[in-house]
Amino acid sequence: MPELPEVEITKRHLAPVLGGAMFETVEVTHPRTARHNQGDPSIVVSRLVGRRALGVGRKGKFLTVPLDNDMTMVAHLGMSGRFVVDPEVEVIHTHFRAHLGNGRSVEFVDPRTFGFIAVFDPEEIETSGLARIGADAWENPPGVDTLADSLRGRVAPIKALLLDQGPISGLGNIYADESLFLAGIDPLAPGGSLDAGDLERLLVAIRQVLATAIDNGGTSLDDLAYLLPDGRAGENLNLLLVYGRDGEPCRRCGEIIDRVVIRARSSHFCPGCQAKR
DNA sequence: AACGATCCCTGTTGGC
DNA sequence: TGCCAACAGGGATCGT
Repeated sequence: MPELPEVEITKRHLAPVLGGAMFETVEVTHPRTARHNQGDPSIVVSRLVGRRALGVGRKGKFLTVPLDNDMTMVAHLGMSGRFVVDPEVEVIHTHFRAHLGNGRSVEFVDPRTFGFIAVFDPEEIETSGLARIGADAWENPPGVDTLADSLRGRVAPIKALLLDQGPISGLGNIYADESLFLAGIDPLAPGGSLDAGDLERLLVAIRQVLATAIDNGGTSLDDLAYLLPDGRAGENLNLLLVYGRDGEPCRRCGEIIDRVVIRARSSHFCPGCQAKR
């Protein structure tokens, strides 16, 4: 599943291809991929053709491509989206295709269509989902005090608040579980119940989990979900300590990894290392 | 405002 | 073996 590390890797692959390049031709072949531009593919196409991309940025799990006017292309990989650069074979579920002035081409493949590609003007971007998320967990992580401020009084489970992208952005189900395990925090603990020591450990854990995942090419759960932009699988799966390991012994203390459902997402944790308080 | 429930979507998996 | 329900989850939206 694409989370911050996978989106960061995607950004690094796209940046040298898109940076400075002009969109010569653009096709959007699935209305759902254009749903944040009124579900109208022609809006995405007309706003991109002839424009030059200035670079590739990322906030949380959103990719941003500022254009040479005041518009910004925003892309989200959702559950199953990935970009393919200079595709050699035709694949199904390709919903976006762009040929660039530099001779390169970029495709967006997304079987489950949870991802999207949009082009926003400055006013639209202010009301988009991108504007509502918190500081990026990798580039611009909050400090302990800032995180404490945003969690104060919150009674929702810390796991749910991490998934909300509000207090901090970029973590999804895998890396939220991994971070809480490394920090020794019960995923069901109310966000407001965490003290400064907890939050310090959590921020350190998040940094370590993300760094490890980026270094290892991200997490490919199977060969159909997330893949590196060159088509290879990421190698972080075997390094996961709790995600998907329910019923197996904890690699740190030997207790059996448990699973609970929080906000309709499975949460994996070690009852020994992440004791309730 | 905060929080939880529901929905979208398709490839894969598990049970019968 | 074959069929089909259940499952996976990021974010938007809606009800409380």
